[in-house]
Amino acid sequence: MMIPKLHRLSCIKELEQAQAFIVKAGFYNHIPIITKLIAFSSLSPLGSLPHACALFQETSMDDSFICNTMIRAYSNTVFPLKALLIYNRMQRMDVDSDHFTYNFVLRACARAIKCTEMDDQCFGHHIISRKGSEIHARILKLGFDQDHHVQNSLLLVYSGSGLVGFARLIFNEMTVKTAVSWNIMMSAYNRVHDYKSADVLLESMPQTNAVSWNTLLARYIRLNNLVAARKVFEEMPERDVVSWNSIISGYVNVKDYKGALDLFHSMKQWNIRATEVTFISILGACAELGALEIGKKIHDSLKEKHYRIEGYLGNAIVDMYAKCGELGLALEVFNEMEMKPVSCWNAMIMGLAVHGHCERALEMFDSMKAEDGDHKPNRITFIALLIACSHKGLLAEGRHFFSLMVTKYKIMPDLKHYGCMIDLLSRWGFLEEAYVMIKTCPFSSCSVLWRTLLGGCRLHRHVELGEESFRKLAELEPGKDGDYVLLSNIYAEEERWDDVERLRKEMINYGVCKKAGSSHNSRRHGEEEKGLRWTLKSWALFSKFLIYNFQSVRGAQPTAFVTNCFFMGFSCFPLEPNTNIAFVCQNHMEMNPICPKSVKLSLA
DNA sequence: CTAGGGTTAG
Repeated sequence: MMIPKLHRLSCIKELEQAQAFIVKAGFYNHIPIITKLIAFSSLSPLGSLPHACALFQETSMDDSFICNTMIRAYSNTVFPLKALLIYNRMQRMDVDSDHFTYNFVLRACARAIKCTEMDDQCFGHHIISRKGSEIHARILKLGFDQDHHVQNSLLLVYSGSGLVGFARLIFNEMTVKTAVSWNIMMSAYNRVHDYKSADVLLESMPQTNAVSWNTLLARYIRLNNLVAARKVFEEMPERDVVSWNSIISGYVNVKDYKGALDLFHSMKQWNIRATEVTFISILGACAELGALEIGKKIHDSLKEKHYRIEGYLGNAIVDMYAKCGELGLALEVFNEMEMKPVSCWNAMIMGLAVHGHCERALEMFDSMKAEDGDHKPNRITFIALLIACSHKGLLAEGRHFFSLMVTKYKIMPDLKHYGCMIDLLSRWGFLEEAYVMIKTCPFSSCSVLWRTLLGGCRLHRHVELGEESFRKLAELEPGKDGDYVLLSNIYAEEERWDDVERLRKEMINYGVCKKAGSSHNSRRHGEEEKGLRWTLKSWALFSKFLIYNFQSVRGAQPTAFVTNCFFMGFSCFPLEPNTNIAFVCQNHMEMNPICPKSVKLSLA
């Protein structure tokens, strides 16, 4: 019989075969063997953490080496808290801990802090920081504080908590400072924006390596300063995958998705092998561009390489499919994921919501609650749910979710939540209620809310509230072309032509320029429209578009349409040459498949 | 065994 070589497994299937063999041969209680199985399943990108977890639970869970392996595995996932749970169990069960344990558990803390930061949970952030200090105390008690790996991890935790002072104290007292220590210390200063100290450190380092330069690169990327980042990237003495990943994520951050894809291609030419992180960034770019083909190709190649589609990676794929409108494929990947982070549920709910499957989005929320585990809904979950309600006019459900998030989940609604709520109310005709809500909420001076209400007033022909919202907008953020158009539409529908004319004159007097465009184009195609100018062709397209629109909005009042033309016609011509209408028109006319969320013109 | 790069928002 073939004896499987545990150190040379190439996928989870082979692992299962090996495992069957081991059981059959009666070695299932053999600690070194089971350790190898767990190590492979949990640490290899081809393994499966849930599988490791199942194996782990079948042991007596009292072996330090195995516990360490599990902690290490979890410390690098979307569920770093699970590592802390295993650590707590170890303490409870009196399992011996060693310097490895502390190294890994501290790294889990550092990551957990990072995760809570992403989620804006200052509460959780605080608690985990305290857990870090608790572990530190234990380290001192047991005398592991002289181990330089443990010291480095302590630096990580304190730098994550923003306690640079503490980090520096540990750093100063370290007898062995490796390049790792210097780099962590430097990124700690970067994190609290103390760039001077970071630079001093970089200058005085005994030797720099790729990581040092990557740390500097990450600083500029976090500041969205792509020019400086690019300069560092080009001039750094050594470059590795992480440098590439950083610069790619920089392009994604500033929404230059094409730039990111170009870099991804030139990376191949330099013979740099893409990593999971590369794919995550690139999949994000595909999602925003609606570039389904590229995204699918990446997914296929990952499957071919037997990558485990979990955590961040699974999330990115689900989100890519959902944004591209391939909800079936998204669901398929989603269902195959064994450990779903909240973000993944959110991506799925959001995908269903924006593509009109609102009831299914709400059902998803129910199954999210039903599934045992620790995925609690967060602020984004509720944004997604409210969007779903808004699309279908589910008033009662919307109100229910809005109060549920406060009472049950203790999430304070932010501007976005109010935005969704106002959208829901005013879109479905509850204008007075929306008005009261804006007036009484903490964001009553935010123009977006008033603009949403104004849109609702136009839809439901409510002149008084429309005028009131417009007055508010003129006060808060004067000179917005779209606001004039909306109010003028309201007047036009009531055939109040004098008011329309008055508004148009006012607009010209204030020098407000009508910028036609979609709700997405400026964000989505930041670079692309720059080269486009107003040519005869674009005007031709534009007028074709107007006619097309006129014909397609059969139910709408022609008067409103006529006013739009009127507005556009008079105030569009003197626009600067770089306007993006041409691009929008082309997009709309050709129903460009690259654009998943359909481009809506404000005049439609 | 270590640092640097990564997710969701009308």
